[in-house]
Formats: sequence, structure tokens, C-alpha cells
Amino acid sequence: MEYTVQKLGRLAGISARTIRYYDEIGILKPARISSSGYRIYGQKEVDLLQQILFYRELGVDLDSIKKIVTAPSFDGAKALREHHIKLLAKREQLDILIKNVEKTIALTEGRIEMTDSEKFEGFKQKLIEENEAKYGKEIKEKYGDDVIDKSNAYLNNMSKEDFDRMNSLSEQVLETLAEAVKTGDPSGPLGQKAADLHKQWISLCWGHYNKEAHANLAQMYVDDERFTAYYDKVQPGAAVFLRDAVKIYTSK
Amino acid sequence: MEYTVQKLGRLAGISARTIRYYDEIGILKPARISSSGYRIYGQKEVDLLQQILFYRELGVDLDSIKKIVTAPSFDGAKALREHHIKLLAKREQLDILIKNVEKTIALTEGRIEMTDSEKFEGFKQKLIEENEAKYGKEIKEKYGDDVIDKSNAYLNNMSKEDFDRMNSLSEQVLETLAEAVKTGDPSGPLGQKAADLHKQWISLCWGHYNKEAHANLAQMYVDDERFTAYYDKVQPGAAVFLRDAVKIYTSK
DNA sequence: TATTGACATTGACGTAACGTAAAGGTGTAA
DNA sequence: TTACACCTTTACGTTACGTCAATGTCAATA
Repeated sequence: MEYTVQKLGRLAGISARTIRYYDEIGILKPARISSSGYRIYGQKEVDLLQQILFYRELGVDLDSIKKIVTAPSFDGAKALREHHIKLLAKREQLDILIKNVEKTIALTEGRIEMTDSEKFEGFKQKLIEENEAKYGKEIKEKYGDDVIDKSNAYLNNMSKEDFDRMNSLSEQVLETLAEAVKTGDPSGPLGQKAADLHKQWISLCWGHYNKEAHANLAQMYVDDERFTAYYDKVQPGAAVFLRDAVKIYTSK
Repeated sequence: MEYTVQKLGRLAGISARTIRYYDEIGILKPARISSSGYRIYGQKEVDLLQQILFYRELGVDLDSIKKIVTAPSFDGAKALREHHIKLLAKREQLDILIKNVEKTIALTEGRIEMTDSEKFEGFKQKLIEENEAKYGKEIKEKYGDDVIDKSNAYLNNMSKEDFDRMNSLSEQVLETLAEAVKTGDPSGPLGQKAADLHKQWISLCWGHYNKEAHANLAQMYVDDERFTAYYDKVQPGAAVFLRDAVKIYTSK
């Protein structure tokens, strides 16, 4: 898949200006320049951008990021493991901040007392490092599954952003489906991924989910020509493929 | 307890310069100035600074923070409860990012496949969150919770046929709207048809209908840029056109 | 008492990571 | 061929401070 600046921006949730800026400072250069001067980005650049955004999320400045990712010794897989540890630490700090606000609410209700210092717990970076030193690998074992479960739970109780999320999910369904159809295997990982995304979309639309209704809906996509057209426009045969993928998905 | 700039900074984990800057922009003024010109902060200022840092943590810019905390209607306790909700949402987003990095690690190990879009899950969400921080509150204040909650309650109990009809209706709304906008006349037959289709769509989504809520929702389409973008992508100015058409439709 | 060193003050300029606007070329669908 | 949404470069604007610089203050110590 190839991307222009705006497409890549939409994919990653950043502006086209940001992508041009990243080119300007030499942190993310396009794979090639089209005959008309357009920046074209490919798979390698998508993956690098993901790395960059992980670092950015963790508060690393772009100059440092540049040095890190352009270093010949840069090890992407190792970096990801470090991101993981840092993100877990960030979560710990966020938990402290959440406790802080809960305590402060209790304070306003006169239920407890608090020192001034306590009122700023979770803001200080220092605490992050302490936590990181204290725990480390244990955190992963402790939170590993829990984290994944929570991420899934997220989809069920987001409320105000449903409209937006629905749009983005349906886009994802189409995107995944487009790639999945090429594999020709509805039971494969991509096919099942598409079915899973589709399930998530349904859950959001209906507020609940059950397998039978899901399978029925997928069948309808094949029976109703309007829906068939909707899905087939991304790839011929996509509606049938999705129905088959969902049939497998819901039967296991 | 009284604090000078540096002491307060150490307490809160920020620099003395930051505290002076907050004085400069009028966001946190000292309780008094000592005989030698030193800024002296007291209990009230400590609590206000805590509030400011909560907002800052949630990505609110200082200018907005100033407007919020200096507003005569500012309710500290209520603000804390909002902080709590937003921080929990932030944690959910962080969990998505953590899940993302875990999945990406699995990808490098060849255990799973991932779409490009998946590689940016948890980053994008942040944009939505920021958007919501910016606009969500205003929208709620202006239109009340029920407008959003109702559009969210969306389809708890919808049959397959309803779902089918809903999808085709929303398509028809967009289609009709696209042509209606070209006429330039919201009160014309096409404009009114779009409004009527929109009414049917709402009736289906909400399970009921009333004119006031309809007009409010249409107004929201103009005020909230996410909705505006959704309608304007079919035709620039479509959101405004639809609002006008609905205004006329609901007033007769 | 004089000195030291860590604090405070007000400018004022620097900077990171973009946003935004201007002026123009490109791709494609109607 | 006209519209329109995309692309380009250039360039100045903005936010939230960091970082001197020049100067005054406070508390402890030699």
C-alpha cells in the first residue's frame, strides 16, 4: 500500500503538515517522489512512523527520536519492548494521578485530609522512574491479560464518540477486508480479523452482540444487492468472503 | 504554609519559570507580594495550581484553562469529577496503545498479522479525546446530555430489518442532500425531502421523534466539526444546508 | 561584620513542533 | 473543460515555556 501525505496522516491520526515537517527534519523521508513531485510512502515508512509516534507519545523530542531511529544499531523489535515497559510505567503514573483526584474529591467532601505534597502525586516525573525501578518485568506478568481485557471492554462503554468510532471502524472493516480477500482464505488470520472488526462495529451499533444475529447480517450482505454492492466495491467477492469469514468466526 | 516560586515549583514538580509565567498570563497570581518583591503563595493558590495541572495533563491549553478557572461559575468539586472521568478515559486509551505495542511485537515475531490501520490504534484515539476535550463539554452545555446520550442509545433493540432500513435511509439522506445543496434552497422540495428523510432516520435511531430535538441535532451538526466534516464531505456546506432545511421543516 | 551561596526580581531573546496562509501545480471525475 | 480535492514550497505565527543577563535579598557561617 502506498500513501500520499494526507492519506498517511489520516491513517496515523496526524496532519499532513506534520508529515512534511518530519521529512524536512529528516526523521521520516518518503520512499520515493512521484513524477509530479508528490511524496509517496510505503510499508517501511508506515512502520517507522509507528515507531516515531511511540517515542513521541513517551515524551521524547524529535531530535532525539531522529538520532535513535537513524542509528545503524537501531533495533526495532527491541525498541518495541522498551515502549511496552515505558507505557506500562506511564499507566502506573496515571493510576497514581487517578487516585490523587479521587482522594482530592474525598477531601472536598471532608472525608479525609491531605498534605500539599499529596495533592501533586502523579504529576511528578520522578515517581514514574521510581515505579519503573521498583517493578519492571513483573508488571507485564501482572497486567498482561488484564490490559488486553480492558482494551476490549473499552469498545463496549465508550459513549460520546460512538459516531466517530463507528465511522472509523467501518473504514477498518473495509480496509482489512480488502487485504483479506486477496488471501482467499476466510478462515485465515486476516479474514478472521475482518470478522472481528465487523463484530466490534455491530456491537457499537447495536449496543450488544450475539453470534446468530451476526451471522444473519452477514448472510444478508450477500442476499441484499445494495449491501453486496457496498462491500464488493472494495474488492469483487468481498461480501461473500465476509459472510464466510463471519460464519467461521461465529461458529467457533 | 507559604511558598515562594521555587518551593511551590518543587512541591508541584514544575519550574519556577513556569510559575512566573502563570503569574504573567494571569492564570495563577500570588496571594501577596513580600516587602522585597517576592511572590508568596498560600493554600488557595496550591489548590488552584493542582486544578491547573489536572487540566494541563488532560491537554487543555493555558488560555482555555484561564477562562475556565477564572470564570465566576467555576466549581472546583465539579471540575474534579470531570477530571476523574477524563483520566479514566485516558487510561483506556493508554490500554489500547499498550495492546497495540503488544500486537506489534507479536507481528515482528510472525505470530500474527496486522493492518496498517491497526498499527496506529491508540494514537488516533488521542486525537478524538483531544477533540472531545475541546468540544464535547461545550456541546453538552449547549444541548444537554440527552441529545448525545439519545443518539448514543442508538439501537439497543433493533431488528435486522430496522438495521437494514436505517442503513439505506442514511444513504438516502446523503444522496438527497447532495442534490439538494446544489439547488441552494433549503426550503425547496429537495431540501425538505432531505429533512424528512433525516426525520425518518432519527425516528428509527431514537425510537421516537420530536421537533425540538431534531432541530437541536441539526444545529449540532454545524457546531461540532466532526459532524460537519461527515456531512460536508458529500458537499461543502451540506451541514449548514441541512440545519437550515431542518429548521424550516420543524417550524411548520 | 563581611562574605558566600542559594534564592528572588524583571527583561528579553531562544526554541520545539507544528498551524496557517499564500501562490501555484496535479489528478480525475463529471 | 471545469471543478475540486489533492499536492508543492515558502514563510511567518503560536504556545509554553527554557535560558541567559543584570541585579537585589536572605540566612548561615567564618
